[in-house]
Amino acid sequence: MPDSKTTPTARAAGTGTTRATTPTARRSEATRAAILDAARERFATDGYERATIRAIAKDAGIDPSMVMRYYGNKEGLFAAAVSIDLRMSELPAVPRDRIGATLVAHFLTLWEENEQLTALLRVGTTNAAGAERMQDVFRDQMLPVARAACPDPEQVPARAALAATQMLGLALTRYVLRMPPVTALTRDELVAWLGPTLQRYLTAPHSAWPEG
Amino acid sequence: MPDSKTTPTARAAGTGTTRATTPTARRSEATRAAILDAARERFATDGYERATIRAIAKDAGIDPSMVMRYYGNKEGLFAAAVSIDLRMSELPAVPRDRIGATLVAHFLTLWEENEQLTALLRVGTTNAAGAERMQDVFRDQMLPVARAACPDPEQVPARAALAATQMLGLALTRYVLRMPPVTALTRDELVAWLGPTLQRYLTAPHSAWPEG
DNA sequence: TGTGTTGGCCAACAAGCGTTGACATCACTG
DNA sequence: CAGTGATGTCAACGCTTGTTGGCCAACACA
Repeated sequence: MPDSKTTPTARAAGTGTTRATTPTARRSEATRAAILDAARERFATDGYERATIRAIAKDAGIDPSMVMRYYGNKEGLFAAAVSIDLRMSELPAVPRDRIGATLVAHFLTLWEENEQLTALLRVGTTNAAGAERMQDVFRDQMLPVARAACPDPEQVPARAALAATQMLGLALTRYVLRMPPVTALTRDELVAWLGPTLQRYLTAPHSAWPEG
Repeated sequence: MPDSKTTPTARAAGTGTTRATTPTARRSEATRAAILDAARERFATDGYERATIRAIAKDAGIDPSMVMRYYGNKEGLFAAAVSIDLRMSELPAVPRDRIGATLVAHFLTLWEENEQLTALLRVGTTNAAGAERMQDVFRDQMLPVARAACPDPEQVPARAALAATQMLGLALTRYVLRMPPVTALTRDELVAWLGPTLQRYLTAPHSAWPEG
């Protein structure tokens, strides 16, 4: 968004992919993006209630009313700011007995470079819509991975759920609560410890399973 | 607090341990307890920001100003309402190779019969004081257990931290987010699956350990 | 140059929040 | 019976919130 004030229309006019209702190119895309950036950061650090529209607007350097004009209301802003993509397709093809460690490493990278995940986790604990969104992500992006790794299709939801308890627990203690003994663990240590756990949850047989 | 209305003064006068500034016994204990009960429930279901003093007072059937008189302010109310006791001393004496399953079972019982744990977890994700309190509980009540189970004292914090990621992840997905595939798991299934995980985190050697 | 559209700011609204102090009421003591 | 202190209600304060509508400047196009 900086330096774009020199030729705002030209830049927007160059990207003619999305034809808007008006023939004139949009100058507001920079502002919209600035709002989303600020919203993501505020939601990630403060949660839904304490992330005020006024604070987000101040971070973005514009008036609070602009947020309303572009995103309708606070819920619309959150919906627009947080769209989770676990990028499961980018997982390297590994033998089935290494899927656990691969997943842990993948999620660690994901959480560290995308604050939207922290935002959704923080909001999900106090906001009903946020909790539902987390379940959507789980259903649409986590279940398929478990389906590919787990032998028995009937066990897929339970095994994916077990994996979710471990991964979300890591995210909670490390990136939300920031518990010192958890943040002190290195990436390699976490992969080495949690990898076998996910591996077992997803692929190992288990004697206590209801249908044997 | 129930049935105490018959002889309120006599009951309070009997417990002369804390000498109040006034010689008259306290009739207000029932109200104080009602406030704490309502506060615990609201904090557990709504989190810190959305649990308003007005709503808590209405649940308790009294005026909001009473909350202020008895607990000073909202932070004081939360501090008084949420005092976590993991009751680790009630853990049955089991051989060291069964500490994992025992801990999982213990925590499941704890979370299901005490909503203060849910309250603290919800508040901890959006409130700095709540997050600090969680770390206090971890340090004062979780570390000793790990110290008793883990061979090398130097590894205790890291191993306790690993156990915390799994247990808090279970609490988050099951009691806060209430993800259907996690709530669908039975108590026995969870003990059977998560028990070995905690067992390994607390007691098993590991090749990837820094000082091997 | 004139005109309509877009981007942006300003001021204000109603509602809800935590919090406060004045006033009533009751129980008990002297 | 008068008095005192605890218990509780009522009304309001100051503040912040999400949200709205009006106004102005800049631009695109004729």
